[in-house]
Amino acid sequence: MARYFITTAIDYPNSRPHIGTAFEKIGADAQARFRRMEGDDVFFLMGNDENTIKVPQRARELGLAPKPYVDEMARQFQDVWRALEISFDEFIQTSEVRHHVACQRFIQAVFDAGDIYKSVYKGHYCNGCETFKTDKEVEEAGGRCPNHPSVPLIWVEEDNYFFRLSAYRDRLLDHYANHPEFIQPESRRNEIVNLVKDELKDVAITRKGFEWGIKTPFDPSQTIYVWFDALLNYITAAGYGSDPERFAVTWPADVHVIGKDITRFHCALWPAMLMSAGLPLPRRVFGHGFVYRKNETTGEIQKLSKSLGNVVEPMELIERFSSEAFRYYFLSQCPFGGDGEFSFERFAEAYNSGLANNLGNLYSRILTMCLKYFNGDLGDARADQARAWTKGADFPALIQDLRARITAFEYGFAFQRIGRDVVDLANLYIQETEPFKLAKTDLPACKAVLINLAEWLRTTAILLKPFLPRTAATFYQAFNFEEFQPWSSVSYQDAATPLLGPGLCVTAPSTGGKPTPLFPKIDLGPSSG
RNA sequence: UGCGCCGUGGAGCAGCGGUUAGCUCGCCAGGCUCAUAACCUGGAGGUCGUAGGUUCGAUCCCUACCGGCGCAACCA
Repeated sequence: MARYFITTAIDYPNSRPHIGTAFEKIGADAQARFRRMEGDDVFFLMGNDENTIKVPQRARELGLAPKPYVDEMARQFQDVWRALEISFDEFIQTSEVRHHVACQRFIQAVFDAGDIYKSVYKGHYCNGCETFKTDKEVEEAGGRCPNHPSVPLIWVEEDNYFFRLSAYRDRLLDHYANHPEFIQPESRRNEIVNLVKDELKDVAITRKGFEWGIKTPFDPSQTIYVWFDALLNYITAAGYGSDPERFAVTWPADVHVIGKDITRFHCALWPAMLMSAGLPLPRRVFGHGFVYRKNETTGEIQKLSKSLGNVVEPMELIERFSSEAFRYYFLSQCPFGGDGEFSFERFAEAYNSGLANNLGNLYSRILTMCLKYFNGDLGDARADQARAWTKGADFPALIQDLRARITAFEYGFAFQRIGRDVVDLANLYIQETEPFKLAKTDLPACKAVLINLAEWLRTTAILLKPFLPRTAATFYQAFNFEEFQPWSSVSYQDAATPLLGPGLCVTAPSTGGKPTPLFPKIDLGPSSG
């Protein structure tokens, strides 16, 4: 069984996750679920990035010690991810001992390799932000901090350790050239190649005077700076420095799923760090796009931000609608590699059309007919007669295409194909065969059509499984398909050929003889949202 | 300023050198009644940002311009 190691970026715990953060996790989750269906032994890692300056600060405000604070935040984050049915296998916190130990071992290895040297970090420091400002930022703000114009900037010169990133320029460029798939999507790749070509500088990787964080082993007066530490979560969670055997079979990662803003750290700094430490590089880095908020009244597209007050929290949508609706919207409507936009209006539109009118309605109409005309008992179904609904479409080709789309994180296209070449086909098939008329004139013919539609439910369940796990399971459980093949073992390939058997019958939950509606329509009303 | 992206019927997107420019939503007309006023069929609606250029031929390539946007070292 092939090992498949997939990661998401670790998040800062100082603010609660919003729909943009969730977008990344859902995209990674679909991939993880798909790989499991393909038979891989998947290790899906997520986590929180806790060694930041703001952590002790925020903890103090709440009257907590840093560790209990980050633990509580990690719990809250995981609650959200579980509510979204993100199937992560492990959740690392960078405040964990194993991470600290492994980080120190790693930085020592890089130090021993001669890639770390001491120098002076100079820059404008803002007491308001508690961070350094770049020359450009300061210049544009007229010599002040853009966020705190009234607070004077301080010029700080501090002894820090630097990583010889610039020394890896050629090796990085070689790697990009030899592994075109390393950075995805393509547009991101070009960005990074250009960036590395003309402005790769050494980076400061330690800071002085912080208590919270990981101490630098060769100089305990310094702590390891955020990025160096954060990136290492991918290997420390895989067993680096704590479980060599596990590490050997787990690393390298097959794909790091990250936001487009941090592509450079993952595609330049990170591989250089690994090269220095003599470790293999991840196979792929996928930089997804961002979710923007469309202002319902002005039509403006805005970045999600606390100051604009347009942040939407996943829990709000999950509670108001469902996790499936949430997943459906972001996976089908927002191109994962590019930017997407969110508005309640669009959300409702997509939901009503894709879920209520098509998937949900189809589920209802099929099951209703089965219950109404045959009491849910379709008898002995022959697989070789159950594919008329495809109307001669090339299913193996469709499945090949879907696999390629999913592998490339092109979920929107995958949904389009499923919608057009699978869902629409079933509606059309019903329209053309008119089983509701056959029920009055030719029961065996009617049954044959319904067997086809049952098989459609089975096929669709499989195809939807990576995206909408709950809906897919509901579809599969609408009939006794589990008797022919357990749900946990279905693969995309299984959707290519019908699999039915004797005693086919409806097992779906029903209320008053009618199937329970899956997706009640959303009515936002005249001015809600 | 540097690097990059985008501008296609009312909205959101595909197409990226070659038959009547596709899809989803919305709108209009018809059909069907198994279904969540859903589903099926048909229709209206686009000089593919502007101006040049390359080509037998450009939405797709090149140049300029206009307009919107992203990144520029810790902002998902």
